[in-house]
Amino acid sequence: MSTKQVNAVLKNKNLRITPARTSVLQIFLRESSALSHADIEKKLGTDLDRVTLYRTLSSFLESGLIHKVPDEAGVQRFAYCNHDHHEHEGEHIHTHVHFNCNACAKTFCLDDIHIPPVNLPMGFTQAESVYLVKGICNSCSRK
Amino acid sequence: MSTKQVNAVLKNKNLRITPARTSVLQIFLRESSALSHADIEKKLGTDLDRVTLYRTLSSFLESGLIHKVPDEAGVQRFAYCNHDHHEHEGEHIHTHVHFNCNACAKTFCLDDIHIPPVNLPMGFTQAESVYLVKGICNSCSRK
DNA sequence: CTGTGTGCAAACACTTTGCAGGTGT
DNA sequence: ACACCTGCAAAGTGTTTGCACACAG
Repeated sequence: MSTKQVNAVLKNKNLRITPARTSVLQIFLRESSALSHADIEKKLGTDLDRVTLYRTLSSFLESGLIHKVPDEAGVQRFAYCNHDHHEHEGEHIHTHVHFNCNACAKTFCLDDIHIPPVNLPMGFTQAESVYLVKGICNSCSRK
Repeated sequence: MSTKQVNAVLKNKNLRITPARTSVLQIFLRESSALSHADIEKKLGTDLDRVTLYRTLSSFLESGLIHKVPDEAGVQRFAYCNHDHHEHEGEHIHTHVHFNCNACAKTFCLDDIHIPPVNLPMGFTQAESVYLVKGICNSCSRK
């Protein structure tokens, strides 16, 4: 995707266009799997300050450009938001299943697969839910 | 549960009986919700060294006495293992849904609610899965 | 011009490691 | 007696904050 198109996405979310944001967003758009802070740092090289990356990710999160991806270990991962979620009182509700590969350790959004509902016990009310599948991804199972 | 009964549980898992382990396990048995490292520290008072608690939790995890509970934020939480899981090549497979309350922030194991299966895309193989529901728990919805 | 983003330094929080001494079996 | 657990100190890792300057709108 061209820089112009990337910047249009930023503008659309009322985010100021800066070199840092342009390059970070470009990485998200290029990548199909969810990225950790460290992943992004690696892809950026040393151009960008650690701290700036933290702040860039925060602003992307706030504006709904990216979303947190669940991870069994404590690692924070993020992925670009395809529009398969709806807004609810300003909160993002993500309804798709995530997949974490035990072989390549990548995490993917299975955008087309919706989380099947469950019946909760009496008195429990559901607001949102996270469904993470671990296993072997299509790319790794071919090897 | 009496100290004797707690120690019997430890012995059953081939863990040495020490004051640290007895008191940590007792906390897990008393508590219905999943506990973070910090939660346990609070309940213990200052009796126990931070590091010892880390190591105690590791040994409990290894022996299958407790299991990791998923959490959207990066906080590690643990809960005592009720026997609703089966072993698979030495790995614990947990099949129940977890619930995280947005009001009291506690996380519970819904031991009776099994994770509904999903159909994965071609080439993806499922090993295990995590299903976390966020919302309001029965105790908080009564208030 | 004004408000926001960036880089640097430092603070902070969480977790792991090494080692000497104490404890369970 | 021996292996393993514990506490302390210190190092390692990940994240946040404060401040001066630079830049986008």
